[in-house]
Amino acid sequence: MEPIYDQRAQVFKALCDPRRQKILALLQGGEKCACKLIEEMGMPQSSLSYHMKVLCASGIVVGREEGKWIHYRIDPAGSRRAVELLQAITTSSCDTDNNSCCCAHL
Amino acid sequence: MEPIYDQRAQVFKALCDPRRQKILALLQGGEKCACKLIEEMGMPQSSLSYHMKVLCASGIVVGREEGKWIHYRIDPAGSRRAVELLQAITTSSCDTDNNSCCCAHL
DNA sequence: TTATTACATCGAAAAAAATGGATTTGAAAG
DNA sequence: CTTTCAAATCCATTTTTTTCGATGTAATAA
Repeated sequence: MEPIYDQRAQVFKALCDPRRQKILALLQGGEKCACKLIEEMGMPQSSLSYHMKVLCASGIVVGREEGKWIHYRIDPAGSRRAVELLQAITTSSCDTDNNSCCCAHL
Repeated sequence: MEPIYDQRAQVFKALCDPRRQKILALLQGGEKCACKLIEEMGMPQSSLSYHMKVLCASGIVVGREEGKWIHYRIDPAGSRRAVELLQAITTSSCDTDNNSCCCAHL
């Protein structure tokens, strides 16, 4: 498979799991330390670490190191990029109201 | 896990696989019959059928039956719903410029 | 230094997703 | 009716993802 499709898939990989959806919902309330997320998610530390890695790989979440703590938050720029990507890949050429549609001449 | 997170995850499940990304890219060119997708994807019929089921479950793709053929296309309404959902779940309360942020009083 | 704390990584097992041939369904044609 | 064709479903296997205890790493505290 072409790497472009892997890259796109990686962004949405962050969003296709209910646990990561819940983590995102928790982060909507603002920046949270990993230890706080472990507690609120009720999962072992290694499991949360795994999910945070997937979330960060998508660019939607970023971690801020502060001493031995890491504070995670939703990155508005990453969110915007994901939204724009989703728009770009789910807009059919025939949806536009310009004349770029291949069927416009038929 | 709360069912709301499963529902959200299901939408993005359609987008987290490189094969489905490629199918979406093909559908951006306009409606396509399943047999055409099988040919262009180079995968067995049962595999394509599986991926189309995932894509349709997300609401982003819809199938139109015509005799014994099924024509698949990206549904603009489904696309819009997905984009709006993504926006809603990745916007932190602290990103808004109104006073609804919990930190606004600090 | 050693001890402790917070998190990442490892590694094996479990769970879930994907594959693909075989079969079934359902519609159109003969 | 039977045949044919397109697509869904079944099912066993393979692949990928997720889990979680154990271990490693890096920073702080004593």
